Amino acid sequence: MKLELQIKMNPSLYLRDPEQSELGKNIIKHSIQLIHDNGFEAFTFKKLAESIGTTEAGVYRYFENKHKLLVYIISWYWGWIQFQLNYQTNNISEPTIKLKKVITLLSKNVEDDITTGHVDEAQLHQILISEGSKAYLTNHVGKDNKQQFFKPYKDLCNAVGEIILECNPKYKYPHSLASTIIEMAHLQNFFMNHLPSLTDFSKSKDESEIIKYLEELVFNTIRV
Amino acid sequence: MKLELQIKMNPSLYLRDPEQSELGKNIIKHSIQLIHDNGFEAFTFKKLAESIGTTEAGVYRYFENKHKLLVYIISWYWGWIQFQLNYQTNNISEPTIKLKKVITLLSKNVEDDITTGHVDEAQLHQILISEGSKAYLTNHVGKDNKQQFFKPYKDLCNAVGEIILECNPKYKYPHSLASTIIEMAHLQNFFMNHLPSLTDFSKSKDESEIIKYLEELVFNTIRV
DNA sequence: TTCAAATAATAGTATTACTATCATAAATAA
DNA sequence: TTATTTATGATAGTAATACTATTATTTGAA
Repeated sequence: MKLELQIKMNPSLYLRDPEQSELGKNIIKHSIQLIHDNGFEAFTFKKLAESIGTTEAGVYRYFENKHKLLVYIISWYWGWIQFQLNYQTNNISEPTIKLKKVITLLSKNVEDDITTGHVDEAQLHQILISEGSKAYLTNHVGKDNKQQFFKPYKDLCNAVGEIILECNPKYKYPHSLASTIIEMAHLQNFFMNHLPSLTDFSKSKDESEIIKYLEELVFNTIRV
Repeated sequence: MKLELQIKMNPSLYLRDPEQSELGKNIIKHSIQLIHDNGFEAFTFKKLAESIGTTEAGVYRYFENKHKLLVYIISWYWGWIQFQLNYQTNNISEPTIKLKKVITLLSKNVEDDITTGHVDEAQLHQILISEGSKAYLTNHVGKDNKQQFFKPYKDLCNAVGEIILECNPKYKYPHSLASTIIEMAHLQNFFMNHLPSLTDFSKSKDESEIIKYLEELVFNTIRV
């Protein structure tokens, strides 16, 4: 028996569940590939359809528009990260060790996880770095939020906030610090690779430097 | 004699200098208004032209495309912030006071500055919060960077990094911390207003809470 | 075997992101 | 002053994007 990790997705994100058919899985797979290779702006349903070998109309039966598709794959990623977090911090009692695990999990470039057939997590991680914030930096963020599009992200942020409070129950900004860690793990990675003078990691191009920076930032501010 | 603040812009950003004509100034003014009101995605040169009372072709004579126009107004903003920083920290010898001023300058909602006729800085600040990162989160960030499109942002980041080093010459990540401050001043503001559960400021909707959070973060990590 | 659901094939529309052309008005130089 | 450059206005046109609609064909479950 083959174990497959299934991540439960918000049904408002799709018209037809892409997990339930070959075409659907191909849509996810090729979307990740294309967005990774050319960026979200250059990504169109027409190109996607061509890459899969179906028609534009075929894609539109699964997703209303490309923004919802982006939110879908991003939500999937956060769900997957949440699973990794639970898995990796399970049985660890020392909260500071947990928090370090979290920082590493969020900062480190990911390897493809074979338990999820049609999703390449390494590419997805790169997409999150470059396109992640475009999920919510829109004019319709309020509407999207009401439909719970950002729940996986918020859940993760809450989970990280909980760990921060375990480290220091008196710390006043656990959620803001959690969202800072999550966002900066990605943004400092982007800067390191594309605008290195905005960081102090220029030479190494190594995520371990980002991890050190974030650990120092976090543990000094919560004072443990 | 009326004093007018002029910010020197990178000529690669435009085809014709918008500061040199009424139409040009109107393009800047109405762009800020429209992007502020409807977001960058919904912003088109056609709508802009209609709002000004000119034609699409008229706008294209000034800017090659809407991305360059966005980078233009964002660069203008960073230039203006740099001026404000120099002005406000001039004659302050104590670096920690300087750094606090910087955090406040970046976090606080801005008032319109009357010395710049056609630019509404308050709206521009809001644009930076929602659209700022879209200037560089593109597939062509490398090309844009080579053309120095992000120089004002980098200069600011350097200046903030310098102040951080004045506070603690041994601190290892002045640039990363500077870019973290700049980005988080905006992002925590966005979260506070649109995704409040990602922050700890939900009730107040007051930037002074963000300032406190950032000050604690920064001064604990540089240990002064 | 039949019937519903999914998909493929094709067409069509409104909008976007441009480029090109030509006429006219305003500024400037000879 | 006239001649000439330069900016703007008016209009057209194109390729691509972001969809919607229709019909035919295939697949698969009862």
